[in-house]
Amino acid sequence: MGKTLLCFPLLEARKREAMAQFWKPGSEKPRLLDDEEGGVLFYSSSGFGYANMEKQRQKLPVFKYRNPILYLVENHATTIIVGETGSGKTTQIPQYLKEAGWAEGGRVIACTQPRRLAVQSVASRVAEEMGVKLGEEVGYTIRFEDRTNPGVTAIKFLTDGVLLREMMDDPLLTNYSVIMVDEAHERSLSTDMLLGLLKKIQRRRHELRLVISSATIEAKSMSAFFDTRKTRQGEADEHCVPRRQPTILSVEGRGFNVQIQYLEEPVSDYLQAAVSTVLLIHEQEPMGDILVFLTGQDDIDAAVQLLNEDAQNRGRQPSGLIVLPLYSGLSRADQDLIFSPTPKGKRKVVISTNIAETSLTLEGVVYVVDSGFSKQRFYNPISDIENLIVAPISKASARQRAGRAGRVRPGKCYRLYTEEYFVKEMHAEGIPEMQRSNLVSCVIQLKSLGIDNILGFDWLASPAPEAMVRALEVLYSLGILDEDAKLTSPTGFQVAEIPLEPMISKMILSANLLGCSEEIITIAAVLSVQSIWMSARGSQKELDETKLCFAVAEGDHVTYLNVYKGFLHSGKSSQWCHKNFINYQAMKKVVEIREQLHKLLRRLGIVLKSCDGDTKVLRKAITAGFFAHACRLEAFSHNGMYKTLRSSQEVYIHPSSVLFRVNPKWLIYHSLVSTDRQYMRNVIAIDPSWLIEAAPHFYQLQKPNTATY
DNA sequence: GAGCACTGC
Repeated sequence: MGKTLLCFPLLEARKREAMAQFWKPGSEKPRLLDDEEGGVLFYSSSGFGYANMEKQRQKLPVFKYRNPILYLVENHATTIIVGETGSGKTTQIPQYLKEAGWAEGGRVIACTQPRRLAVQSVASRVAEEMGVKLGEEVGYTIRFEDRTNPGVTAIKFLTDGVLLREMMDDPLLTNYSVIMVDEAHERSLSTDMLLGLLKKIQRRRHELRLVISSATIEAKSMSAFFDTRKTRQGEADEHCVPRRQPTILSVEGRGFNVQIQYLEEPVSDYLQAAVSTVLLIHEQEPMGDILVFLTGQDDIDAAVQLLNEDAQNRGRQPSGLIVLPLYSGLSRADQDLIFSPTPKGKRKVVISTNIAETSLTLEGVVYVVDSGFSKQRFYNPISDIENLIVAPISKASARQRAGRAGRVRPGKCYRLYTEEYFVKEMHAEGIPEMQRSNLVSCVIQLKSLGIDNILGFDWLASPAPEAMVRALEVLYSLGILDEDAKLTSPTGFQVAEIPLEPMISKMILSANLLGCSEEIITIAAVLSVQSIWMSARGSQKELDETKLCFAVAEGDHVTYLNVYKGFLHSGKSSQWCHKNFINYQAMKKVVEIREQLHKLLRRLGIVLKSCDGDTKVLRKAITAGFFAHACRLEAFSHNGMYKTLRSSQEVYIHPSSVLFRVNPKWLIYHSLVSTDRQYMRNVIAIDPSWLIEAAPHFYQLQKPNTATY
């Protein structure tokens, strides 16, 4: 790879003037970061261009491009944009591309975002800037909401997950002339899958242009990944545009400078260090809000308490601090407190999880305190268990966190670790989600797109072979894949169509055969949201008592049916939810998912049928999907210890379950939560004979009433 | 008798 190239040594003033003229967002300057061929971005009296030094510059048609991005996109199959926050890349580039004619002839410019909220807000911003009605020329699609007008929409924003789903109907994405993937550096599961598939599509569709937007740190690996010159060598169209070697363009942002402060000595207790740092900032620094990054609810609640105690100890003198916690488990109303303006003379301190790193943006933050840790999910393919572990963040995350201090004016970031640690020990990038997740959903999606050799798939980062093998095993045992690891018909193909965990999808299909699909899709929807109970630490007793009104002896799944019935009966009332310690937002989502499933099943030719309160068939349907999650109460166990049938893992019923302390002999759980113990969340009592009925290939009868693996 | 970083279809 070549060195970083900058603009021609032009007079600074002329350069700035030119930038201002041709680069709409005003203060930002495009700058070519790297190019192996020695191309440079240059300026002439008629505009910016891009040229190859080796060739005669005059012969290149650079002068017709008034914007370097257009030149790059037209002439490269893949353009990688490295843009700082506030550079306008997300909103400007789609508009440039449309102006340049990339959306003509019924073609559409697709722009993906990893999050629904981002899709909505970017789409409405662009529609506003272009002076058009949202949903017409500029539209968006997210789950449960499609605001596009086919034939009219020229720029379409969507989540990367939706684009993946669209590929199931149109594997080459023929509607789109340009696909822009934003925030690719976050390396989410769906982004990684999408990038691998897009590279494959490019091989078939030479006219397709990709624009990948990423943080600087990932640009080189992205570029190397999309560099297809080697694989295409010797082919007849070698001389044709576009070039298969990606180009990288860096766009400077409008963020303010953030001064970084390190600790001189490492600390052992980052919680205490965070609290002291907040107090220090408050004493010594000018006004401006503080954002503190900690790892989870426990840490955050503890820090909030320490800061409030400190304020009380000061006695009469008011501390002037408004301390607010922030994590996704908070109710909507509590989360919204964060956005209330800070009263004059006060200083807001928001103590947050990673949610404030990417998902929520707080205006007015001038100081960031970074603990250097976050909770991360790790998957162990051997035990098939996902764990949440407090782990050090990457340099990329640390930069992202620091950047949150420079949105309104120059800020400061206090890192609760040493500079030496940052430079020498901190990893440049985090581990991609692909390498720390359960892969069943991923495998099934690729299979449905006709990717048979999944281990040989062109990954940006290859997943662990053990995880892949485990996923294939699970899908085989569910009857979703056959011996040749191909999707079975119809089960496999139907499961791939249903946008839920494959085990839940299998449960739904089995319910169809057992005649209880009406009830099962409600259960499926509830299992697909976080938790329908309100997290009420202070009023735990009341919550438990209320829960008893809905609870049934069969277990949590059947209990959820009662909650759902009550919710419908109340007219989907938020007051009813509040009164019953039920999360209103979660219930709304349950209703949406249920509706989506209803529609989808109709498309698959499945008619909903009710079992009219026969919970036995209901539990049999659950068993058909989750037979691998069966466990048995240990004989003579006094503390409610269970062992899983598959691997004799020690597990316990989670205290939030309605079967806690009931301890039926045989159970099926939906998922495990690992802390000091493995807790089973969402459990249901079963009869062991159902296991053999549902999965004779998985369980064999050893002696009466005892199944064994 | 105790605990859930964050997304997404």
